Amino acid sequence: MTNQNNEVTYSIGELAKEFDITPRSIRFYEEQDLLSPERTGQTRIYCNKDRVRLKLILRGKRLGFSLAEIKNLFELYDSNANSMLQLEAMLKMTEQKRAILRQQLDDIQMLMNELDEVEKRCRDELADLQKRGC
Amino acid sequence: MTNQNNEVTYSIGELAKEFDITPRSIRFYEEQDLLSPERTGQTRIYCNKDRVRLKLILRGKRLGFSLAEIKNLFELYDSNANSMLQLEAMLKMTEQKRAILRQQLDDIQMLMNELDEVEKRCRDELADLQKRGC
DNA sequence: CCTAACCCTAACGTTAACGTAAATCAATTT
DNA sequence: AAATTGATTTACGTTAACGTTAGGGTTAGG
Repeated sequence: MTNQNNEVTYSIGELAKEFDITPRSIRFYEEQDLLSPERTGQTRIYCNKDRVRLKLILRGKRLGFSLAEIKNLFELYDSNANSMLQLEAMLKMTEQKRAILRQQLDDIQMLMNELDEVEKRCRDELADLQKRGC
Repeated sequence: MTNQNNEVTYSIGELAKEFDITPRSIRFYEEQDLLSPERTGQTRIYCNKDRVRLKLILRGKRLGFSLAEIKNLFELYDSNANSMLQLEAMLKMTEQKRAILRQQLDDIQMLMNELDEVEKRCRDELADLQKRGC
């Protein structure tokens, strides 16, 4: 659908289906101040910006961030920090998050290696089974 | 400490301190069948293999895996699968985990990009503040 | 007019992963 | 001998992130 400004909009059900989650989850994210869609009457109307936000929420979740941390990132992103103190706090925050992501990159690399091993052992045994006739 | 085979061993407290978690957590992982240390009397004695396992558990956690999934990975790793069906199931599992890790790599890349943006905006404003005398 | 398919709020229930407290035991230290 | 330190079990408490149920409103189709 489109709203009065000819922008694309979504119902809660559409977004739920698109991202394979329940409407309950989306409402919950709103309750936690991660979303704030428009309304027509009681009904929530999500614009594209809301949809992007939701995508970011789910991305954060896949990386093991809590909703509180994700909210934190949003506030960081939205904030019009103007004092030097605020700006420096923000830089500190981004660096912290970056450190977590780097750690995760390491973790992924090591887990991938272990999966390689498991897989190799597995293929070897399969080949062995084939050779001995099966 | 070392055990009768001259292998290095650890108390629960030592491991807890090393990995910056509580003994309670370590006992909980055991309760969930993720660890199975030896005992002398009542006291748990962890060998190096246990320590490695613990490291793997924490790595999995940092990547957002549940303890159940981690246990799953362990069983996969330990399993002496011998039937073709089992081996193929294992390959399927590793591929699934791999897909998750790839997804996370993507997620990390995108989040990093967004952090770059935030940081850039932040530095620009800081420079601006400097320029206008402060 | 009815019902099906949406939407809503409110509120209680659930699960994972521990935290925390109580009571006890064993080995050191003072 | 008394106290500290670190281990144990048992069991109830807690938080996050929803699930689920109950009750109700509104629009499109038959």
